[in-house]
Amino acid sequence: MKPDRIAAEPASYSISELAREFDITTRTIRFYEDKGLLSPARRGQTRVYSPEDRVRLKLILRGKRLGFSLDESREIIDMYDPAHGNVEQLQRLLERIEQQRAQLQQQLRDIQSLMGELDDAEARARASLARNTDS
Amino acid sequence: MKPDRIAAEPASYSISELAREFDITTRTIRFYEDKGLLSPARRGQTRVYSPEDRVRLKLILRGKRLGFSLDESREIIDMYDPAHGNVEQLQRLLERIEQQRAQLQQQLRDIQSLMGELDDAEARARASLARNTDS
DNA sequence: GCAAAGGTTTACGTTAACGTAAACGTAAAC
DNA sequence: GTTTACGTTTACGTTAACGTAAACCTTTGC
Repeated sequence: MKPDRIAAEPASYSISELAREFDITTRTIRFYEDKGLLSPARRGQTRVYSPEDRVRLKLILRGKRLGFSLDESREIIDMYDPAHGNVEQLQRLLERIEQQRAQLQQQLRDIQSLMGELDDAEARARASLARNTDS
Repeated sequence: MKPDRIAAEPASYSISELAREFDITTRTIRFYEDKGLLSPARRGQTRVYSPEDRVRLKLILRGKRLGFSLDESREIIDMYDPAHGNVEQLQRLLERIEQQRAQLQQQLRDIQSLMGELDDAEARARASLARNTDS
């Protein structure tokens, strides 16, 4: 028994559907394809995106939010993909993973301190507001 | 009694000292000045950077690591600076702070998930390595 | 006195990541 | 049958964040 009606997932997406969902332009999606980050199927001339394509796009945009370049995002996404062949490749992959982890930890620290400063700034702003508002 | 010899901080820095410390070029530092992010003193024609200037530079680079544009970084840095005058300004400041906080929280989530995926990727790589190495 | 080390301004070049627009195909809607 | 909506390719334009290079001071060591 296949479970049904559990938030059915579309089998494919058009380019404008994806553009709408992620609030980007179709130009952007085609640009990502041009850069080798996506390779949707074609129905005639028209691009047809699979759920996997959609996930890749999602990962690209997550990378963007973290300030990664498209090249970096592609590297990271390919890390999680199949087809890592020989031993040297795997060694290099492990190194890249370590680098990525270090960078993310740095970002984490940066976020922590920035959050703290935002707290301070908000407190000062509210204090200043109180002073200017009462009386 | 002023405590002395507790990691004495220089009273000023040259442009190349800062460039070396943060591993950027002098061109970059001048560029930031051009964009209004720094305004060092001058000794004759030569730029002289105070410890405060150095901190600002540090904040700019932290912003870069988080994928912020220079304009965004300037905004954030100015948030933590003095001179917020009237009530409307303060209101807008509080809004910006809230936006920033939301963005940082999104980045936090992104980092969490990416970290998890890195763990997976590493595990798979190590498993694959083990398979290819033994026998 | 002069070469080397650091500083300056001015200005053109470059790369990433798209925006914008033209010119065209196709399929559904009226 | 033609507007409307959506898709395509091709190509030139734009912005941010610097790189690179020329042409020029000024101080310091020899």
